[in-house]
Amino acid sequence: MKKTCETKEKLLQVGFDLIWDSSYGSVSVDDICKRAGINKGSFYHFFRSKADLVVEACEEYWREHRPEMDRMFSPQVPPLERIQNLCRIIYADQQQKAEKYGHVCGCPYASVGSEVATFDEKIRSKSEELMSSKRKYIESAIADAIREGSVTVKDPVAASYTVQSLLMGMMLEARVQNDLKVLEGMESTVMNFIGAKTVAV
Amino acid sequence: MKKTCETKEKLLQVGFDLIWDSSYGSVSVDDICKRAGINKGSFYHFFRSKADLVVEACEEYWREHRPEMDRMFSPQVPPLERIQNLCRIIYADQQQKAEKYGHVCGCPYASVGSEVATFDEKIRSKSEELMSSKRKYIESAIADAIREGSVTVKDPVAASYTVQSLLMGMMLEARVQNDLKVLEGMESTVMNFIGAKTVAV
DNA sequence: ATAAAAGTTGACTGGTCAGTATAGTCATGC
DNA sequence: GCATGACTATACTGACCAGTCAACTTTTAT
Repeated sequence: MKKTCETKEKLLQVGFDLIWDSSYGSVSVDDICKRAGINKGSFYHFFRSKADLVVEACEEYWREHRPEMDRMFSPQVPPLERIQNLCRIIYADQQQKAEKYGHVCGCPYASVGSEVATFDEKIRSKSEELMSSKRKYIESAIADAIREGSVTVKDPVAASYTVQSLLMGMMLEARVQNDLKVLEGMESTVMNFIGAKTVAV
Repeated sequence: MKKTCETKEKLLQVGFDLIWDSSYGSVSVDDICKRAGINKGSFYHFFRSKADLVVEACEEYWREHRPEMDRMFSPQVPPLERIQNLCRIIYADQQQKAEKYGHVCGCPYASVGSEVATFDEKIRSKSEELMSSKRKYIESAIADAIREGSVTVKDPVAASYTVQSLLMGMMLEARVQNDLKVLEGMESTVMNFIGAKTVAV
């Protein structure tokens, strides 16, 4: 018998990956179990429903990625560099995902959140919450950039919402076009939008 | 017996509406037929598959909305006004949809396109095609704005891609947050992004 | 008038869906 | 050694899925 966490975490990881790669509606609990090499009974031992798995899987994914975000957005790092690094890591992640699955996959929270937004409130609100968590990093970086005068934009909250929409929109377009090229201009587009005065290379 | 077009068009319209409101995966052919008051056999008389209906429904929706876009983006209209009007009509459409269905629904092509992008090539490419059609209006308006000097942006193609991503991203966020407020700043955000010098009111 | 074509009907198929039932296995504590 | 509770295995349920089929009705062309 494997340890509790191994089985559960395998389900979380496999479920998240499969749904990110295709969609919530097209991935069945059986698909997840088969791919994870775990029986259905175990699935329903750990999760009350497919939707519950998705909520937990999103939380788990965020938990794993938060340290990286915290490091990237450390006050130690110049604010504009934080945003540049975010753009670069988004591109690298998308590239890696695309190589692994043969498709550009876009933002997992946004894809599944948008898909089920109008009929699964638990997933919708989790998706909203995590997207908002990401936005706060951008907001604080822009606020710091404003204080050091390296940016022309005035309102960090409004600007962070716009930058977030821009990133989400570009990832959406990249997924629909199945083309990473869409994301190539991301860094300079964002920098240009916030009116970055000095762009470190 | 109803005329051919009535039954088929009813299926196209009902199918498009239902899927826009929820998702491709969560709406069944039976749902569409039941809502349209039409038998399943008739569905498969007109469409070879559910995916085929979606492709045709997107084309039909675009066909219906093209005249409005052509009017809005007429060379008769000052270029910045064209873009303003686009933002306003997007907001009005989203508001109307939200009132009718009780949810913010976002962009139909983007929602369904993103959902099935990685496993239904016909829908993905149609979605890409129609999003690209919309983008061309923006591109030509920005190009005209550049020529009349009412805008600081330099490259109409690049700018149109960014504006499109911004609009798509905002509609995605509005759908996930189920909140029209997200869309309120759309017009000024876009105007600000392209560096509009004179903003007509 | 008639026959072909176009459209309609609803029952049907076989498979898959989310979720359940139940019996069994294992680690641990006493 | 045995009781307990966490975990696993597998068969199962009933609903629903996309899609089929053949009989039927209406329109249209001749």
